[in-house]
Amino acid sequence: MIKIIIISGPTAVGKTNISVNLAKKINGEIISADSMQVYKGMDVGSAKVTESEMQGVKHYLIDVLEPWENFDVTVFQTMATKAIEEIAAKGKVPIIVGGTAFYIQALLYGIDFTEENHDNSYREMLGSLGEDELFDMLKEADYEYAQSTHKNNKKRVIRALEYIHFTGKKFSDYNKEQAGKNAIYDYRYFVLDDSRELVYANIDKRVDIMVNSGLLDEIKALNDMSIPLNCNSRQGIGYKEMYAYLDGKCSFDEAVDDIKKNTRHFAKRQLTWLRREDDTIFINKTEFGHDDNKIIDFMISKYMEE
RNA sequence: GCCCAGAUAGCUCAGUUGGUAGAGCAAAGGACUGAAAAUCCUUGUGUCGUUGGUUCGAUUCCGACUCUGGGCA
Repeated sequence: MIKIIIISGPTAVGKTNISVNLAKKINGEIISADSMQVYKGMDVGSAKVTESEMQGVKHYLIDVLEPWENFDVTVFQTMATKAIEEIAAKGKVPIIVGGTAFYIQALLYGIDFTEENHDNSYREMLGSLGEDELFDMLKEADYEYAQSTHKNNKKRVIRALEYIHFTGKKFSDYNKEQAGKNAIYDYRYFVLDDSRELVYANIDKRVDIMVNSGLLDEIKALNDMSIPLNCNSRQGIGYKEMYAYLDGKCSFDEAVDDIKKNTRHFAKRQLTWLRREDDTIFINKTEFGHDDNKIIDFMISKYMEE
């Protein structure tokens, strides 16, 4: 079983510096688990690792897609799996780094997404229906799943109906099947965290830096590409708010405040997810005196164990 | 100095025909298995500016004071 390291945590907690320096010390290479940093031309807003920050450490899944191309868990899973094998074959340590915990979970447990063929027309048809109607359909088709999800969560309801439509199986059964899987890698799953006030302060600071580093110019360039409205790249925080500003829906200052607010909400959701993940090793930076070297040494000691 | 308006949750404000109060936002917690930086659910918080008076009872009515806006000098 391939041994890997995972480093996650809320946005702006400081994953980049630690991961690069860890990679240098243990001869590792980094695979980004980030739904926005895959896109070319989205550098400032996604707080993408810069060439100099990489310090020569090879990074996978950064700058590999155009903003109008589709990226989702399945694409991530395929690409990341391949990257892990490639790195391991070189005798190096694969280090998964990123804040998209859903992707990490799919990769780590080898969640099976392959049993249906993609056909967006059914999903689009469902999208035109109302919540009540969709929920009634779901109760009819899979009562158990309907019990565990909320009527207003339209995306989840549609996904369940889509699955049932293409496979003829219940979504709740599929979920149970996947949830019972064991990890397919030998892993050390580190979650970087810090006091909430510090994480939020870092977010505010980082957004101000983005604004001063040409965020608006980056958005304008993307805007000129006329990326279709339904592309995933358009829903990134920092981008959707700026698109709203360019459309005259709010002032520039309001857009910036929205970016900060939405990023804070996002960080909170990331933590909610990571807290319930199995076998994670939480590292509170305050407890380590914000000393990255101490944290890296701790990670290495955990990695070497047994 | 005078006149007017306001002072209620962290913020913006609503409200109580006198029986100690709520919305939105923020905040906190949670869900999630092919959109995930997406999507969705749940939950607090108050010396109702200070001080007298009327009253069984005042955040609510009356007076004074303080502060904040706006206007007149």
